Amino acid sequence: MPLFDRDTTIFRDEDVLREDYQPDSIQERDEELDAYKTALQPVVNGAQPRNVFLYGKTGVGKTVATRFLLDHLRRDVEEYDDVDLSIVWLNCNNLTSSYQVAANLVNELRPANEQISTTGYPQQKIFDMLYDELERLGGTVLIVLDEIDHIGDDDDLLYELPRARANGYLSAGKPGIIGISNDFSFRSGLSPKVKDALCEEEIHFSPYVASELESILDQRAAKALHDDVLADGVLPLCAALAAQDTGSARQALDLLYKAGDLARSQDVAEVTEKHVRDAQRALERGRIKQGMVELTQHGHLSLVAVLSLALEEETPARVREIYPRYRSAAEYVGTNPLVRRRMHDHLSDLAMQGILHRNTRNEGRAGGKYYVYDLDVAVEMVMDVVDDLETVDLPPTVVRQAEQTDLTAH
DNA sequence: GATCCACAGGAAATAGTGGCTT
DNA sequence: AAGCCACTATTTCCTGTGGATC
Repeated sequence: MPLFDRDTTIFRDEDVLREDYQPDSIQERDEELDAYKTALQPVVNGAQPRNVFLYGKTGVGKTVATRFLLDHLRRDVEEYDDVDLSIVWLNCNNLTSSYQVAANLVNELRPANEQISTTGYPQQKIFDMLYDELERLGGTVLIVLDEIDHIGDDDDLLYELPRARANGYLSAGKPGIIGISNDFSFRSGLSPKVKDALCEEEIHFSPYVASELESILDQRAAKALHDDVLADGVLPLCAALAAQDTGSARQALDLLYKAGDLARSQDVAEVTEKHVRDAQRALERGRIKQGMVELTQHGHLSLVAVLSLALEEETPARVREIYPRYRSAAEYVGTNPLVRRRMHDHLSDLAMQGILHRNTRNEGRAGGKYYVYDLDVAVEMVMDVVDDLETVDLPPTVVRQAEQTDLTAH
């Protein structure tokens, strides 16, 4: 009997539920697509493209719609000899300044052997390079800046680029910006001069409601899964859970995928509502675990400090109590401990990520105001993650304590 | 209602890294 | 080699805050 065996009971084609799958039609976004299409019309006419801004939370179809329309645009434009279209796609995730975005754009446009470093040049120099590249490319250049809100309020590039032609930096190149933002408040953070230039067309994508999610799931499930493997109510449940939480199609699809995956691993032929609920828990845990693994070393040490208090049932604990634990954890691994102020920032980060739970206490004149922290996830899970980390070792006292609690627990 | 505790969290200064320019 | 430039992480300093107590 083979160790691996092709399993075909649940999934017909699981790729259809994955993030990078591009559906052949977009559901439940007719109005947005219409507006978007209109905004892109000048490109077909060979005119200077308009700048477009898309707003909406993650997983509401901004990126999919953009990919979809640009694909068609690219194909349709081939019919006209006088339109020369290039598309540059840049995800601004973890780019925090105009400078970095510009530098990365240059790299996108340049061949692999002429890449530039993303620090070191004066800002204007980077912009000049960018203009050179755009000019060299010529024709219409659509620049898609995905997750543009990550650059915060540093909007120099967004100010410069739309004006490049007017200012005489470009003659052959006709750039157009398509900005995609997860955060509507990004708009209000922009300086007024940028707002005028950039936000010629704004398209809002609202979160999906349950019924919309359900029809999206329906369509995908038909392709991804075999017939009759879904119990009644599975799709509506996926839709409802996702609608309540984020209204994101991504989340709904992940839920369905994970639920199917669970059913498959249990060797059952039907996906039930229980699978969906289990999937929801599993995804949430996975998300938090991932967050924990990706912390910096001092983040890990701060977590260990709280962990050690939790094991002794000394939580919730205030910073005053956590900090000494943190110091000894740091000394144990041979790292210089940070000052209290800074460690507190790490604690705040942990709380933000849902790893720690934070409460305000106020004892008035007698004790003043302060925070108390507690683990917001199971101790075992933290142990599990921390055990595997290379940057951190658990001090022996913590290990001992863990063993003891384990014994009493069993 | 004024006081005052203990600290949260903003802001500015500093350290440190990597890379360009002359 | 010395002087820039941009960026990140940290330290240092300090003001503002909420509510029990006076």
